[in-house]
Amino acid sequence: MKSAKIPEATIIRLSVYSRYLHQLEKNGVITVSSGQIAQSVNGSSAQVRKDLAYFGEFGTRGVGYNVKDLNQQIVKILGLTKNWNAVIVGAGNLGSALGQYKGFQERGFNVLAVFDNDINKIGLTIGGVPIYPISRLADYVQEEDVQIGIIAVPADSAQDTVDLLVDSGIKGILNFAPCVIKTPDHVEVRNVDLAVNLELLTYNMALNGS
Amino acid sequence: MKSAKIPEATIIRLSVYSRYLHQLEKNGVITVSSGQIAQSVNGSSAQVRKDLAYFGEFGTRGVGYNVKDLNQQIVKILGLTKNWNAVIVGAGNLGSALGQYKGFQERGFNVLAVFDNDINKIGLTIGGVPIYPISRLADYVQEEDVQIGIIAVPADSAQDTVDLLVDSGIKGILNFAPCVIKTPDHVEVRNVDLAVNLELLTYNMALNGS
DNA sequence: TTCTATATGTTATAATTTTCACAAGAGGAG
DNA sequence: CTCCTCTTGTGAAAATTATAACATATAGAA
Repeated sequence: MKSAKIPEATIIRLSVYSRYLHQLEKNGVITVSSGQIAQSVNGSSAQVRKDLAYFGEFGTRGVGYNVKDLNQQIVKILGLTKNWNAVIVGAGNLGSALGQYKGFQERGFNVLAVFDNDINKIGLTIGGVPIYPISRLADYVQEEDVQIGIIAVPADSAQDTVDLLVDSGIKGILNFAPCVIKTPDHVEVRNVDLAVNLELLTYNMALNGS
Repeated sequence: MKSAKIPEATIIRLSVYSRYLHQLEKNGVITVSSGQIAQSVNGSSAQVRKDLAYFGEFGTRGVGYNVKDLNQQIVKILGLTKNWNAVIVGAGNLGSALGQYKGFQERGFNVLAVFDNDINKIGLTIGGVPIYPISRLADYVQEEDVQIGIIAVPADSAQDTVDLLVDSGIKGILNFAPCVIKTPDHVEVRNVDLAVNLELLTYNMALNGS
């Protein structure tokens, strides 16, 4: 692994490239050029090549990239060759939707369980994923080697949930709660903030004179 | 409105600042410093001041910012003083979760309706929001002055849905489908890609040696 | 073999964004 | 009034990221 610091935007784009390549692969396409990839993701060919160049040389000059090989490389870069175990905390609307979301499984993420403190929900399943009580969370994370916690609880209990996950030895957190959470440096966090996204949208819309 | 080009990252941070200020306001706090804001969002005080400086001078030297005033200013910057009407397309798990999500209403977004093509769902409601057939979408958008469309359909029908919304005169799209969509320049788009977020997380986790 | 067309990898340049450092304004104490 | 402390606003420097341009490698045709 070449260890310069890679822009986050590059990683995001790689993930999108990968999805496109996956689709090409299903359609039996063998070779693709940086220009084609760029077109499919509304980017520039130079940027596609630059993004890939951070990690090595994957193409053949004059020819392009082998779809399957390139996708394998990107999948490896993104850390998707190993299987990731995840749990969702919070079995409300959002937690339920995430529990049933097919996209995670497709990319190699195993959602093993959902945790909630509502007694009425314990024992039920969400799209086949069992709901357990929060009290079992810490033990479960350790026993089942869960690396990723997905926070789908209200903002005011998010930090407590995070602390619980961190103490259990979780390595990464995907936070859907609309708040900033604090974690130690060795725990990676990624925030998905629905309201923020809508507000960024309206800011741009207001600019464009709607 | 001062019209230099503002970084997207700045707008995102403003949105987060706003939420923090809203909370302070509820707690009766009158004044706040850039340092305090920075601490609450894991940023630097210089960045907070710089972000605000794009839009004007909102503070008092030696004192700080008036919580209520500053929040009002940010809300205005983000275009939240006007009321935004939105519809959700897709009444599956994600669409249902979004329909019931309280956070939108709190920030001034009205989710008026959900649209789906499943006959069995038409006429039902999601947290009080009615479900209508897709065939009514175009007329509804025009009649009710809907500016924002939220895409919660599968990837393979996302572009068709987008085209329909664009033709109906929608101004902004929040896309949850895991794909890149194409729109004319006058329509703003914001993608919320769950898989991409997870993959960015695992990339960073792999770096940190999990 | 040589020539042409094509598309990569890379270096140089430009643009953007963040960080730093400090001058300047505000308010309170003496 | 003057001094001292506090915190903003800002201009310059540093760091980061994107764009553009081109030299290099490949495949195929003649």
